[in-house]
Amino acid sequence: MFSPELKKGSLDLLVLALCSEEDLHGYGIGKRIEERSEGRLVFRVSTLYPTLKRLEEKKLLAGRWVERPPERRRRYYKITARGRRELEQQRDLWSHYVSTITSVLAPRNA
Amino acid sequence: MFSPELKKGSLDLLVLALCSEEDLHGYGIGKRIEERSEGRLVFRVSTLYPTLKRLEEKKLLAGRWVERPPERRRRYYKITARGRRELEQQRDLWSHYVSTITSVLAPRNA
DNA sequence: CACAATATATCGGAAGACGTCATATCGTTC
DNA sequence: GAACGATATGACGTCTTCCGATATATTGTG
Repeated sequence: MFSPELKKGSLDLLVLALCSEEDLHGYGIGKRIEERSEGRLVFRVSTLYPTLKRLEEKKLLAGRWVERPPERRRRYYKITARGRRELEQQRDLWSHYVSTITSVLAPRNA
Repeated sequence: MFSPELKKGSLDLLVLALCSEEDLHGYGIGKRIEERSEGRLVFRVSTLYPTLKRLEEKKLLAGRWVERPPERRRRYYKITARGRRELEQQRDLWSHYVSTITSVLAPRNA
């Protein structure tokens, strides 16, 4: 629905926001985004998993394996204190960005 | 101010919108964006010029050289009919995208 | 005469999204 | 029981776009 380019830079924010509500695993995060956007926004697993890895490396998320045989193991992610700070920053940045683009498109004149 | 990733995918929309108001040259477009965003949004010339070339190749913009000796020549860009259609599409896409991200961040619940 | 601003342009690098492939389990359909 | 879709994780290579660096050229200021 939306171009890959437009989507760039928004996934970190979305993942952090979802993981701040509850612990989630990769596949579940993808489904959550799809559900809440009513199918308009979809990120492929080939995008999601590297992103989760990156956020964990940056200590914004903490992952843990959950084994529930004979099911396939899942890796659940929890937001860290640092992740919460980053989330608030990125929320601000996002709304700031949106209002900036808006003001270039339709300048409040004079 | 904003990360390169967040900015990706928005420049086409901005350029088309500005060129739909008046004919502009590359350097001027950069300055316009900077002015209207009050310095918060800046695209480098190494981003702008390839973008203009691309939009012209896609026939969304029509460029023409304006020589005013002894000044450096300028290439002015005018939006095409096709460009206007694309602009309206991208405006819709943008507002749609913003509301989609918003709804994932803060779902209208139940 | 150095420097900032105006003006156009190319090159290579970085980062993120994606398609494809691989692996594995479970439930449904044929 | 074979085929398929959903659930679940992961690697690899490609594409696009933004950016820093570099180059060229003119005008005005200090």
